[in-house]
This record gives sequence, C-alpha cells and structure tokens, in this order.
Amino acid sequence: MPRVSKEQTDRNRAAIEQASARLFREKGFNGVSVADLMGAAGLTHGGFYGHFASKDELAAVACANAFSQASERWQGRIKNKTDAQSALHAILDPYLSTRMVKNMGIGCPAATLSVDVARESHDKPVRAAYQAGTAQLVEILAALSPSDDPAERRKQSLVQWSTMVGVMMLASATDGDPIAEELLAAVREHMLGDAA
Amino acid sequence: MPRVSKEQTDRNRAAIEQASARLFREKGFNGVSVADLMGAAGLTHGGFYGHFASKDELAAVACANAFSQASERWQGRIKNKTDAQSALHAILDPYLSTRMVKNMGIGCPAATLSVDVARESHDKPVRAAYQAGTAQLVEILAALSPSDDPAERRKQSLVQWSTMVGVMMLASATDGDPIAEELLAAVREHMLGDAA
DNA sequence: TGTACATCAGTGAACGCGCGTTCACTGATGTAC
DNA sequence: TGTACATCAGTGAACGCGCGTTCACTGATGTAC
Repeated sequence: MPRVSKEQTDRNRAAIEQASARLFREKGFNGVSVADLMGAAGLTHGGFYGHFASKDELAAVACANAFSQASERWQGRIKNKTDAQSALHAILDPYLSTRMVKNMGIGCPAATLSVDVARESHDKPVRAAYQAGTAQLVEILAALSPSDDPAERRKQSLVQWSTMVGVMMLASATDGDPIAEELLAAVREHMLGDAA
Repeated sequence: MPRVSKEQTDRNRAAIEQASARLFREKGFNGVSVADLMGAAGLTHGGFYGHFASKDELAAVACANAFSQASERWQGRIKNKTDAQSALHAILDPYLSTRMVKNMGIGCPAATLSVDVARESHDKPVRAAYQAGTAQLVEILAALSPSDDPAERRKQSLVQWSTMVGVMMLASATDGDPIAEELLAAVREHMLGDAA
C-alpha cells in the first residue's frame, strides 16, 4: 500500500501528534506504547521512526502541543471580554469542571502530565516543553490580575495556578468519592464565587 | 539460606513496605518493578508473593502507609501548639519546602501519587487507600481553620489542600527552572505570610 | 501528455530486554516427643 | 534438654508477554525526459 502522498504524510504525522497529546495525558508516558499511539492514528508501529527520532521526542512535541492548544483556547475565551474579572471567569468556569476531571485526555496538561514530567530526568526534552507551557499559561493569568503591581500580579497568578492544578489532580484521583465534587465546589466558590 | 525466623519475616515485610512507599512515590507504580522493590528491601524477587497477593495490593498498602506517616507527622507537629494559626504554620512550613520538592520519595503522597491513582481503574484497592488518606489529612487541616462554621472550615481546608498539593507538583515538574522557586515562594507568602 | 524509473512512507517480522507472576527447590526455623 | 522431622521464607530459573527500536521489503508517489 505505501508509499503515501506528501499531504497524507503530513496528515498522518498530525494524527500521531494529536493521538499522543490525548493518550499521554490519559495514561501517562509509560502507559501508552508506540504501537498504541500509531494504532490510534490509524497506522502500524513500524512507521513511527520515520516521523520521530524516539518516543521521548514525541512526548516533548505532544506536551508542547497540549499546552499550545490550552493557551489558544484560553486566548479565544478572553479575547472579547471587556474586563479582567469576566475574562478570568471565562477561563476558570470551564477549567474547574467535572468534564475536565472525568476526561484526563482533554484536561489541563499542567495537571495530567505534572507527575510524569517531575519523574523525567532534567535533560529530557519534555521538561523544557512543560516549563515553557507553564510559563505561557501563567502569563495569561497574570495579565488578568486586578493588581497594579506586576510582581503582585505574578504572585497572585502563581497561587491561582497552584490551586487550579491541584484541585484538578485531587478531584481526578478521588473521582468516584464524594470528596471529588466537594473539592471542585469549594474551589469554584473560592475562585468564582460560584454557588453551583 | 532460607527459611528465616518469624521476627525476620516481619522485618522483611516491613522493609518491602517502606521501600515501596518511597519508590512508588519517586518513580510511580509502573516505574518500579517487583524486583526493584525486593532488591531495595535486601531480598530477591521470588519471595514477593509470600508477602503480597500482587503488586496492586502492595501499591494500596504502600499508599496507605505513606498517608499514615504523613498524618502522624502532622499530628506530632501540632500537638503542643496552643493556637490554630501556629499549628497550621507548623504543618505548612516544612510542607512547602524545597526539600519536599526535590525528594518526591519522601514528599506528600497526595501530590506524588495523585496522577498515578487518577489513572488506576475505580476498583483498584489503591484508590480507596488514596481517598481515605486524603480524607484524613483534610480533616486535620479543617480543624485548624479559624472559622466557626464547620462547613466553612471544610471548604477552606479543601482550597488550602488544593493549593498545597498543586504547588508541590508544579514545583517538582518545573524543578531546575526559576519558576519552581517562584511558585513555592508565592504560595509560602500567600499561606504563611513568609518573606523568605 | 505519457512513459520509465527513483524515491521513500508505511508494513510487519524480528531484535534484545524487562516485566509480573509461578514454581521446584533449599535449608534454617519451629515443633513434637 | 536433646533429637528427629515437618514447615515454610526466601531463592533463582522459567513462563508468556509487551515494550522500544531496527530493518528488509513493498508499491504508490513524485520526477525526469
């Protein structure tokens, strides 16, 4: 059947990256095999090394993509908001949701990949991708802080970020237990003034 | 060389559990083999199934132990504190530390095991252990809240808990980048009023 | 535009390796007398 | 208390399996004329 057109090759690579961004978040770097990833993209495992030098390299690409997608989604949600508070709400409301808790594959990569990245050695490319992605998202949050002082905005956004990521991971890990919903509700009320 | 005395058997089992509590946190459930665990306890892999029915069962035991140790350490730190604020400080000050960030093996199991647990299926014994441990620690925090309203104390403690766990994971994942220290400093200042 | 051929994306068997788990075996421990 | 023997904690080879990666091969794509 091979060979395949240049356009199809590009589409195949994109499909591998997209499947990886989802599956790595869902099952972790060690929880998905190269064959799984290629299968999810509709291919067989042997062709993998025509697209990527190693599974580690793909992990970095997939991580970067996951953060880029999150960043673009955030930007899209806030771009026609007139005040900082409603912009923050537009980010937090869908972020702090049961849907995100139940679907790690589409959830925040900062949460779902955090422990995987923390266990990677410091020279692995995926760490750089994670750090860059984190920096990107924190900057968006910092811009929405009401404070005049940039240092204060930065600090506030780092605390917010910690709470957001923490609650998503705790709620995922305790999913099925009432405490998961309690966590989400408490943080929603704290950050959104939400009664739901 | 075998067999071994009853006392030695108990010591061996304790050594396996202790090594597991550390290594699972450090490398994750899938990152450590049964042979690794037994080796760390000074034994060979074959004897494992005399102590535990499966690696999954040990994961649950190790998780429960890690939470119990954390809970006892917290209780010990607050037991001779006269007011709630200094008790909270006694818990948070060593918790929000670089030492904990750099040594996942001794770090908070709620943080280091969260994503591993989140990826386990709902009927795995380790999930129950994680949920019970979480409940234990949150109750300690809730008791230290200044509010009169129990529901308010509970909500505050859940938000605090999310922030604590989130910052530890984010700081671990970004360790080596300046943002890791920035995260820790921002949360310390937020929760402890710490200038360090 | 049509033909001949080189390229190379994808296939699937194969590589060495490490995994969780099983099991026949060993020999010190614990016990019965 | 001392001896004979059953027990069983720990050993290490072996099981089937899946992993990341390599590679000879295929045949449609892309190109040169």
